[in-house]
Amino acid sequence: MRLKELALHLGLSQTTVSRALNGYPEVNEETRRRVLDAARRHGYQPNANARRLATGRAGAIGIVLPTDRNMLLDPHYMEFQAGLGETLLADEIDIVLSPTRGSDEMATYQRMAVGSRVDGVVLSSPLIADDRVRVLTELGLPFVLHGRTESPVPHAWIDIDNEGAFRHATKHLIDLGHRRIGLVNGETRFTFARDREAGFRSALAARGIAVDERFVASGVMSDEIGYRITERFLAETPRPTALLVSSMMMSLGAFRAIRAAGLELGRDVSMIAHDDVFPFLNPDVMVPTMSTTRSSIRAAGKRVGELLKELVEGRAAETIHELWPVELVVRASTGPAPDD
Amino acid sequence: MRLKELALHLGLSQTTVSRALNGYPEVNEETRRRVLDAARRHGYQPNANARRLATGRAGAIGIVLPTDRNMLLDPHYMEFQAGLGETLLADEIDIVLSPTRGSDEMATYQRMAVGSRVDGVVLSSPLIADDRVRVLTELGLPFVLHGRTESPVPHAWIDIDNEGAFRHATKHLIDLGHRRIGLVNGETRFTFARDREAGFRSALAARGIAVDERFVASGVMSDEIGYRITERFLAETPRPTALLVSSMMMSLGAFRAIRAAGLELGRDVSMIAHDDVFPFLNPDVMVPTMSTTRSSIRAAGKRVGELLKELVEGRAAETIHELWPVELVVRASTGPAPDD
DNA sequence: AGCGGATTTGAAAGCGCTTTGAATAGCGTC
DNA sequence: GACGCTATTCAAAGCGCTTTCAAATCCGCT
Repeated sequence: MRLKELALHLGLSQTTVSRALNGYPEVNEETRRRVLDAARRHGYQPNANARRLATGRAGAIGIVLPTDRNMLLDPHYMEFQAGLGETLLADEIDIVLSPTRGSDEMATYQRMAVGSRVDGVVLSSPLIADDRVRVLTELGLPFVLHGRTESPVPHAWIDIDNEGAFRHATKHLIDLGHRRIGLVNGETRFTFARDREAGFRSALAARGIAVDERFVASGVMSDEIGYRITERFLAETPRPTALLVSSMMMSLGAFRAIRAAGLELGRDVSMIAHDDVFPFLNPDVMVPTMSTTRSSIRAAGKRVGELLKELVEGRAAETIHELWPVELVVRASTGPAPDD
Repeated sequence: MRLKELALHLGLSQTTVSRALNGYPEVNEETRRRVLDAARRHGYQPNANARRLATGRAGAIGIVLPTDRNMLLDPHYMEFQAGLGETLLADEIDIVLSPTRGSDEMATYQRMAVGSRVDGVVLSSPLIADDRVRVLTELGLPFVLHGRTESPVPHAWIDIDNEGAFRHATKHLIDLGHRRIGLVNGETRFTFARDREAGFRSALAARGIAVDERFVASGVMSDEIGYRITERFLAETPRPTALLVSSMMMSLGAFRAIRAAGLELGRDVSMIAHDDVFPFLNPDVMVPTMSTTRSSIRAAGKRVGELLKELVEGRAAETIHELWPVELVVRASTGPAPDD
């Protein structure tokens, strides 16, 4: 059923029907009711592409998915997408995915922008120096950065307070008597990892504790790397009595390494992991339950969707800066430092 | 830059330019070269929506993402998407994501179909009785099912041989002397879980071993559930000496439970897990390395993309049935059954 | 009765591309 | 020199919607 047929059927012009359907005020209420009713009865659904062409808006936002940058292929994306959808779906805005091999990434943005396939894009997992901000700004394609990067160009971003989170977590461990604390971090080219390390160091410095560089390591946030780094930490003498871990996935590996070393989590070694809140990785049901710095990545996705919508509708990018606090949830994986 | 301007610039008609760009044969080679050249120099990119409207094809395929059906939010989707992109991107076909709350799922398909937002969709994680096949067929929206379901309606599908995989794995354990084998399965409403259980049972039956129903369990494929089920299995007397596990994520939990019970993986308890090949969960680097039934979900995504393209271009759905064999990779988590 | 203003409705012109049907040019034949 | 082909090119008509601009209708008042 096309708009034309529907109009004919109702004995109205396309104009009026279109207006009635799109909620314009200059339509008689009685008429609008008839139109909406007929539309529903006939299962009328406007042709998305015709509308897009006519309005000049794509009614879609894009996500570029780097299929080779390992780190990005993890579950974070999925949760984020789910959150994004919560906002956008209500407005019939599509999410367009563009899986891309690393080097083509910029070309993909270009294609999206110029071909007006999307009205805006989401940028995830920014590097400390991330060129995408500049490129997208030049392309004139609106975007919201999920995370932060160093760029002279004003742009919209929303991030969690990674530094504060790890500062608090470290402080908490110090308060429990820990002095040798290890950091099992994500790759340091990402801003979030750098910020977490900064929080970690500043908490130690505030208490006058020197950082033992043997206990600072980073890598892909996988079970495997978590295992390897922790294994190495624990082989040192004296070993760290507490660990800060950048992801739940890594914490699983860290936990295995702790057990493999014959140690007990929460007694011999304490651990606080960052939790992005995945439905399949629940710190509350782990044994022992895991202390975490928590911030829902799905909630972030939802908010990014909202902001992106406002941005596309004209809100100035430089007015969009949100820094979300991160909650420290103490559970059973942290305890007082053992006696030396 | 619009087509019109480009044409004007070249002193040609839109018709000719369009044809040159789209590779139609009735264009002078010299002309085509000039056109392509100018297009590149000016960074011409056709307006996707105008083209879609004119051709009547959406140039996009859809994925409906149920944001509440827990199981589906896991990393599987991401890998699958990456694979899908490998095929589709080359043809400038977009992937449209529609995150949806469970009950609206059918409405979402309807919207996609009637509004011609997509030319076809991917159906993932089918239930044993999955109504989507019928609905989509009635809507006339082409689709490829990744997995299988019981439906009288002929349709395109591609699946891995879950039954064969678990039959072989079970057989392998029996050959190693195991007699009490546990099955830690995914939710049984999904076809793949049912098929795996069928393979498990048939292997045992073939050797005249009775299935101990206490050692058959299923649930969401998470670390947590893997832990719980395994914990329960190991509390029985006598306990199982081997486990078949439906996902690597579950196997992490199972492994924790084994250690928690003071047992050693690969000696006291053997384990074979199904591996969908995630970049962040590598059985080769686990300690001990994990025996698996392996089938890359990314490869499947890639193939689904190809098939979907063929389908949209007119290939008959009932000619598309692929059943992929699954490889059994024996590593260190499996060993001979311990003496009772 | 006539007028200004508000309320509703419509005709038609795009949006930027593809595609049909027709026109033009070039060339070998008879 | 006219004819029949083939090779190229083009004008114009859509694709299905939104939106501008104009027209029609209705009311309350003077």
